[in-house]
Amino acid sequence: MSTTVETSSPLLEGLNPQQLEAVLYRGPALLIVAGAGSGKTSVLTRRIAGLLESREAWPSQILAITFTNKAASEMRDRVTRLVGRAAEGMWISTFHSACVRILRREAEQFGYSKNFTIYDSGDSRALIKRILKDLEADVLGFTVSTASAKISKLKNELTDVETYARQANFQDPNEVMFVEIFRRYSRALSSANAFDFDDLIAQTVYLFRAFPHVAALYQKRFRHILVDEYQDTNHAQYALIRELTKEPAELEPGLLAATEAASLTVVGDSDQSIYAFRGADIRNIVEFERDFAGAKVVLLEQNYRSTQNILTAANSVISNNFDRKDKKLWTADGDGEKIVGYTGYSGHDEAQFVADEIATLHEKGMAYHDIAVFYRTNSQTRALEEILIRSAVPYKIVGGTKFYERAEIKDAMAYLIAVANPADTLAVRRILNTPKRGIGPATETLLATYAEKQEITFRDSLRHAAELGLGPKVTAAITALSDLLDEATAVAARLPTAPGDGVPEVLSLLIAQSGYLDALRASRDPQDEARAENVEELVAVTKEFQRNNPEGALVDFLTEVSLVAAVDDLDDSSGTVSLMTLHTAKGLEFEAVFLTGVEEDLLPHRMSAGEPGGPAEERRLFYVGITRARKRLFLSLAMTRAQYGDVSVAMPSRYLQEIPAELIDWRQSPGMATSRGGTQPRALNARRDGYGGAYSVPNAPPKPKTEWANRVTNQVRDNGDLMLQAGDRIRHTDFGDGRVSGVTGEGPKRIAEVQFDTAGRKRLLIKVAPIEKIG
DNA sequence: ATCGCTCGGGTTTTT
DNA sequence: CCCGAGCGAT
Repeated sequence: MSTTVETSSPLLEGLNPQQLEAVLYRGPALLIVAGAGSGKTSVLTRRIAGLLESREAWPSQILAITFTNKAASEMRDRVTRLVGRAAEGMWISTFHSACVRILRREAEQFGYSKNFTIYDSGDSRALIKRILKDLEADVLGFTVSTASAKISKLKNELTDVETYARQANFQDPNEVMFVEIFRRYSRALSSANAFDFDDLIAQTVYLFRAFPHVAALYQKRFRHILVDEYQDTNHAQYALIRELTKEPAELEPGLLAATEAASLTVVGDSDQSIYAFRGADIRNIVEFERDFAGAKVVLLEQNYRSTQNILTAANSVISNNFDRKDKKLWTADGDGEKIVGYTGYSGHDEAQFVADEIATLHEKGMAYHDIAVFYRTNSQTRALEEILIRSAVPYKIVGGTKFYERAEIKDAMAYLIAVANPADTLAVRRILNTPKRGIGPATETLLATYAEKQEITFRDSLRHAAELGLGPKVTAAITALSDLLDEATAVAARLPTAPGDGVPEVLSLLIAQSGYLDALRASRDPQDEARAENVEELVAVTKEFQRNNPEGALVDFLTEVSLVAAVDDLDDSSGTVSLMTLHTAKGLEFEAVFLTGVEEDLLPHRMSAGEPGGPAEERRLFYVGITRARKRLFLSLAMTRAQYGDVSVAMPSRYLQEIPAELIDWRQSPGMATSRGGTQPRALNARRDGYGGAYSVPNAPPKPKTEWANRVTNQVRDNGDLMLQAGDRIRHTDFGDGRVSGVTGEGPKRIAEVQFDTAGRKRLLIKVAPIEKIG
């Protein structure tokens, strides 16, 4: 064994002994327990590159599964950098994308057609909503969210309706109703030639189990399967991996010797398991060694990302979870700076702290894209956004209300789906009266009933509008829509080869001829202008798609859109701060991280308190957040938090006490902020002088809104084109008086740098800052 | 059929 | 606070 030869390979350069072992080990099963920041992507990509370089595997024999499309393309890029074009032909994708690829190929085997639609959770909910209404299930206490959660959970456990019905307790009216809901939902999906997210995995497993010769195809093809983020796999995903790593059945006796099972490499860290709510089963990783006999386990503990202070904080937090294998991250790179803590009086005050610190970091040379702000719930973005806008900090929300969830985009997509998959009744119904064509619910029901009686699809019932005895206007409207869909179908049928007939052309035809775009443009609702722009943006997206996939057909575009994850549109080269939930942050890293809202009922979230394992999972979420930071970590919270219109008192998170006190430099600690008359926060200095505040007035009537007299308010104004120049004195609602030291930027983006008398130096977006010029 | 109003309910994380 | 459902007016 010549280790010298091996270690001299550029593929193995700079690896520590454990990493080296993880790259070089060969065998049926390998578990890499990779702590946060331990270089697992590097190990994974070099392992793949090694297999290719040594000719142990062809690219087409490798299947690598990642959690997001972004991670997939990153991995592909990195492998390409190591081995060049040999990287082409590998399957590197998410579970969902890989399954869609398989299902489209094999759909005809089991009663679907390859142009099936993928329903996102919004679509599923809409369908379930309709079913609940038809069944009047609300009287039994069913809601869309309870029903869809239960169905999703069952699918993730590979339990289909019939299996479930077999063991259901039919004495219980609730159970009877649920079976009916589940049954109707499943039927609606299959008659619409559609799969929901959970189906994509589950149906692939069913397919493999029902058709061994299909399974054998993939079992033989994939010789090396690698799965990232294994701690977040659910049962269905686990089952899929099991199917793929079985020995292929011998189907043609005597022709070929049986191929042995594919080799499996999984990478994960049970301390970063944060998707139990979605069915992720931590046992998949914990019991890996038992599941795959003879599995090798490699532990990566050395961290190459964060400072020791950050790692020590992370270690001590996570050590409070019992039932875990002890694992301690360490770095050889030194302690680094202390963690900075801040307690605001309100969410806005906290946001102001974030904005100020970002401005300071940026001044010292840190790029905006190296900074991220995390939060537990999406609703926390409101205050952050308001303050960041006012402070002229460029930011981008990663995820949140996504582009593809907007109503106008769903409308436009429904037009495309109606063309690609006419069986998809939900899509056809959605566009039936969008834009308004005078086709109301009565007409819709008539069409649906007709379709049922004639045993044709809803789409085809539109062709028979004339036979329904409707008014001439309505009949003409239905026929026009039907003809338009036919025309678009004809264009789409010429895809992908015909030049000038691409997805953009199909979409443009639909939104123009249907009058959808014109209706938005003609509307007097000012928001419709933005909606029209969004639809045009979608056309731009299709153009981009066609440029990248000249052969791409309509279904390919629809698939791509269905499977984008929140994090996928994170642009590393953008000059903006990234805002995202803690869940979205998994797998990412930043120079500086702001972890906001570290409060009881938020982190841990109050909804998790009841769930078994809830608080432990929330702790892992906190741990994930901490370990995203390379150099600087900021933890912040607020004493009061606005929710649903009113304000409630917030308490510091229990997790804060789990960090050794000496690691945190509290700019304002929870203790300081609660002791009245204690150290005053910067944002509060401005107008405190000679003014005791609400507390010092005996028997004062309760004035909750003014309890913190100088709290940062959430008011935003429009100053129009207020002219300011260096030297001007201004007054700010929150920060008091100050002097303008400079103005930069153009038009609505003009920014004033202001030296406040008491609140320090700040950058303000002139257009929206609550300021006025004073003598 | 459509518009605009009021009322009430729900509030975690997401491929 | 934000939404969708339901209802009455046009």
